[in-house]
Amino acid sequence: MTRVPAPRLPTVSDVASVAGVSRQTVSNVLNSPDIVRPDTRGRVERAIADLGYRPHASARRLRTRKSSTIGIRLDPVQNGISGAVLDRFLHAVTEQADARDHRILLYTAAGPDDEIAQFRRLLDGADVDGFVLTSTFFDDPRTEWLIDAGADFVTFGRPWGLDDMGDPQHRWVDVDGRAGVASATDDLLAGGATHVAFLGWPEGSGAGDDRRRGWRDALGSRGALDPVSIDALDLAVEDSVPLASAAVRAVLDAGVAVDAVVCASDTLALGASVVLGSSVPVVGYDDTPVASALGLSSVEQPLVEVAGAVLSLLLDDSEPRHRLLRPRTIWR
Amino acid sequence: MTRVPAPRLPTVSDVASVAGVSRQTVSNVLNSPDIVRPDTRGRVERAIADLGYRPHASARRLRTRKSSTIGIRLDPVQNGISGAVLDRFLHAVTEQADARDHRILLYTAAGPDDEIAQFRRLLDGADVDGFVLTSTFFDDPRTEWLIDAGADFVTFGRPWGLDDMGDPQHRWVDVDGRAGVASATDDLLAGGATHVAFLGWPEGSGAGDDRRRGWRDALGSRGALDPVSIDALDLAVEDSVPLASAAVRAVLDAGVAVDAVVCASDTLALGASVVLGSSVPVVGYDDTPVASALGLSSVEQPLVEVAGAVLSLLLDDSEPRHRLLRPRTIWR
DNA sequence: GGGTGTGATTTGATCGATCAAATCCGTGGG
DNA sequence: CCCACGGATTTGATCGATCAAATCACACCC
Repeated sequence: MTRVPAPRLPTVSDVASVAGVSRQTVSNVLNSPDIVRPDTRGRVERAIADLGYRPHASARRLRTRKSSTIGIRLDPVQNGISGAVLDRFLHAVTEQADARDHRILLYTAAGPDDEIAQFRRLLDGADVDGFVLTSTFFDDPRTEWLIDAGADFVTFGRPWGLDDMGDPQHRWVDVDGRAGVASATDDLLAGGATHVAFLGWPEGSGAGDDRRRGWRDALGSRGALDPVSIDALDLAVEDSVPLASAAVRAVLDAGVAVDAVVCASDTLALGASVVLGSSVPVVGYDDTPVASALGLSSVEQPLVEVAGAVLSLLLDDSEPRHRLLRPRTIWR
Repeated sequence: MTRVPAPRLPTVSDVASVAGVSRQTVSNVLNSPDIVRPDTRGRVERAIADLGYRPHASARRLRTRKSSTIGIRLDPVQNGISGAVLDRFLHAVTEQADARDHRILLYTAAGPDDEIAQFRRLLDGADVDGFVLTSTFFDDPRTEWLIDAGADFVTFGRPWGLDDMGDPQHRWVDVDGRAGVASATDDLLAGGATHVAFLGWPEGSGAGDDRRRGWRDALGSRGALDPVSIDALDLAVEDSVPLASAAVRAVLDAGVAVDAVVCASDTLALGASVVLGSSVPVVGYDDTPVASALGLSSVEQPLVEVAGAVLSLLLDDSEPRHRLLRPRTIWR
């Protein structure tokens, strides 16, 4: 096998001369086919196919000032087990971006400031023309910077700061964790459980508080427990298996009856199930491979739909500017 | 806050006129600083800083015919738990690529043929100038295609086909699973265990067979078992928690003594540990978050080093063209 | 002084595409 | 018969950078 000296790839001009038209007509066939007369279009398309022509991405980007590329930050793997969620989301986004003729560019960042520096780099270099942000948090400086810079972006995750929720500048997609946890709790109550505990994170995280609220909603409307008993079933620890185990063990040791446990994450669910065994139902959150491997039920985020919604908001700038999707519980 | 009409970003010419030099000198300061006289360079650098100039990536790529971008396929999440490994690898690659002024572009593919179509798309469009391949397998058609196309690539994973191993056209980095498993087994033997079982995958996967070989090496050289007893301790199932549990249970039921189990993956290790509890040491492979969460020991691949080696082979085209790194066991 | 060489800098052309404006051409109206 | 009109197509300029070749500046030597 000999290495050939890379014959120059065909360009619009090559296609044009083969088809007997001008460069611009070829360009039109590619970008606005409807303004080209059908028979001309046919000839050009045949020439494109014959030559195996492909537009040169960089040349197009230089001229149009668009990169057809979306930046996404690749988070460092967390201590927990739920890292896989971002992974699945990323996969779904990449696949759907592909279908829309867009590319996904990765970057990493040590913190918000570092990430903003990356925004600048990628935007100034015309590497990307928009961002998908994940893991939003209270008063996120990143979104503010992007809005000021006039950059396109969509977040997966609501802005948890107070008044940003309705801001049309800030497009977002999120999953209704509250409704998801409420529905899972409802199902458990309907199945005969009365003492359904919640194992979540300490107050202060938007998503975590939201999920806890869902559990309280369900217990409040369907349950038959007084406020004091409810508070006794409300557990909060950092996202770690041993801490979760310890918290559950402590409650049992205190003599509190527990029929079932709903958790804010699969990590916590794993910790709970280690203590409780298979006699007490445990419901996790995120439906990670671990949950399915161990046969734990879990609330699944519709990541493929989320990805679709994110791209649609980013690229089609459709209305409405926000989308809240419902998760569903996978019972095992 | 008012949206300003995006003032044109500064270009080399802007910098040039501010610094009182020509375009090309600015370009030289950026690309070959050593050929510019120090005082001139100083003036240009100051002008660059003052204007906040950043080279326009697409323009540069168009001219140089290099994209400074590397393509990596994002695998669909597998059934197992080990998906996180690729995730960590990806993170390490992205970070180090950044340090080398390169970007990582993602793509997905349904199978090898589809992936080859993606190669063509990305190369023809000058979107990427090289690939990092993961999950290589026997007689992988992808590497062959890339070599024929004269494209740059490095695989994370040896080519398991016979004669490709030494092919200088095919650069690869891999982790010596055989040595890793052998060393873990050795340590267990040194700790007093004699009946160390291996729980791996059915024969036919390059990496899996390699790991099994490591276990046999160790038992053969340090162990004191006859071939028949060794075979009885050699288990093979697909990568699934329940299958792993079943296999271990079957061996125990058959009355075979087991002091410890070394596994080809954390998924299998999890399955084994569910059956064996904490009395029998179980060693997994990949040191996933699950292993650390559950306190299982595991063989850890040095992914950061792998990423560094991959990029060094791809970008520096250094010698040698292959790199085999040793994993280490994390004991818990 | 003129010639020569070397290092630093400038000039003109080019990468491959699209934009904006000009041209072409067939139709229909006055 | 001429002209205006609108759709289809072509032409010239441009995006922002780098390459290749030309020019400049200056020292050195015979």
